[in-house]
Amino acid sequence: MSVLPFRAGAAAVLDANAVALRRLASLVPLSAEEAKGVLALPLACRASPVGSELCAAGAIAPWPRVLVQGWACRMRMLPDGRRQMFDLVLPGDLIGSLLPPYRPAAAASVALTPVETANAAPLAALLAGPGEALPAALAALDRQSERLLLDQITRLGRQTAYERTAHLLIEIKCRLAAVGLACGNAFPLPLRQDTIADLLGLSVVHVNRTLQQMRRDRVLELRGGVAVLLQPGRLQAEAGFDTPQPGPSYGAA
Amino acid sequence: MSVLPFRAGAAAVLDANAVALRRLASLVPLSAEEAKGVLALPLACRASPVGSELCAAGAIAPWPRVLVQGWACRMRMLPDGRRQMFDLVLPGDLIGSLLPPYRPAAAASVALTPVETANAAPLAALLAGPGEALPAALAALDRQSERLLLDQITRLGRQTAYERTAHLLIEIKCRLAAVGLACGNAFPLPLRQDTIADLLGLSVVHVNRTLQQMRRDRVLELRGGVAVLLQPGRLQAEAGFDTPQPGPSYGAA
DNA sequence: CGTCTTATTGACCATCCTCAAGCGACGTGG
DNA sequence: CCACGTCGCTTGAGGATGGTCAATAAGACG
Repeated sequence: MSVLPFRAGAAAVLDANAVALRRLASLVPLSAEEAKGVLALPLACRASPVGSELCAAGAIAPWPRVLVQGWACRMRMLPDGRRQMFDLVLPGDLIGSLLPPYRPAAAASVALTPVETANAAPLAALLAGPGEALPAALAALDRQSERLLLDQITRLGRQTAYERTAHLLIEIKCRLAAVGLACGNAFPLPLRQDTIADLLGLSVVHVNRTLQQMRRDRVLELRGGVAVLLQPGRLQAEAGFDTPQPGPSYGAA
Repeated sequence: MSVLPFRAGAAAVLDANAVALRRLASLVPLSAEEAKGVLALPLACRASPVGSELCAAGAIAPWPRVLVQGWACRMRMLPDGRRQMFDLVLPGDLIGSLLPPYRPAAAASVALTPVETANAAPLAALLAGPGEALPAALAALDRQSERLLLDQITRLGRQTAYERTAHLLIEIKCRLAAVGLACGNAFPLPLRQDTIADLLGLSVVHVNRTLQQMRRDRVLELRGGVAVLLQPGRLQAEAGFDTPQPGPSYGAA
């Protein structure tokens, strides 16, 4: 449990079809037919360096793309230089909606590591084919991305630094596990501390101190771009990580 | 400018068709044909009291609804009783998506005042008719609601209490103005301070102090459920309220 | 080895929270 | 008609969380 099962830079490598398939199948079970269809798609990959803008805010992408490798995020700059990240884009996630109407992007998508993206248009074509699991998976994808935004709001609005950090780490673990990029409780975490700060609405210094505290608490091991959650249950409890509760009565005057 | 142009409880009353039409037309100009279609829809209204849950988290609404009168919000409770509100639902806004797939609600929708909602299914039927402005308006509605979530994240993550409050007030003014419920810089604000606190991720006490500060700064008048922005330009500048900027290079290792 | 970037730490300070009490408006029952 | 309770707003005092500034360590890389 304390041996890091990844070597930095030696992360698993999946091709575009495998990533897309895993992502979709993690939401809705696909028929063998549909799975084969996804694996047969001609997905053309393109590499982009760290820091490149995969999609500008307000831009309408010519076609939808899937992130195949590397990490990205959606973010916004404030006029005075403050930065806020809205969510992470992990392998298997879409950049832009798969189907028309193609809406202008509400935020810029930026590569946090070197990334590879594939044109997802062939996947859209597959939706017209037989089987209903694929459309359902697409709908679930949309739904999950909204849920992640709401989770982010909850973190920023009502959680302490420690809780926010724990919640984010668990979220990342779960999302990576869904596409087979986590190994038990260990997973790659190629983020700088200042990036985590911009995600969590904290300062770099405080992120650093929070991570130190987690190490002292023996709930987290973090070295060389690889994170290991040592006591996932405890961390999950502290993060209040669970499904949203139905809201009780709540009024105003 | 300092005379309150509303009397509390005497807010403008619009019927369901007028609200729906104004909301849609505020996003995309509708043809006379389409406008007439919207006004002719048979929209059945239903009243719900303060605090009632218009839509439970995880529930799939049997049909889509439009908020016709009153205010609501989407919110979540944390296991320990902390509360976070995600966004406001104002007259003309949808509760649930208009078109299939009907996804389970990502958060509970709760009435903040007595509300009236109308079954929006007839509106969906209208989409199949002639004219293309209506579908475009619906897409814009979706897009705007995502933008509001991102604005909320930015407020919570990177703005001070004063900035958050200013930003929220301006957002509300703009949204109400779009459906004709604001009068210049004056608009109804039927929210308790603890509700504003749960929206902005602050404590009630601090919301109170922030509002006091705004009054002292002569940028806000707030009495009897009516708000007046006295220096909208100044407030807007302080809130950093503007369209998202394209994000510059941003990396990680 | 020198340089650049990223992580870490200390010291000090600001923002915001919590607790607690007081106030004013309103509605209710004696 | 007035005492009383309730609800929402307001204010003070003290404290905790997290921010800023600045210096140092630790890697990564040519």
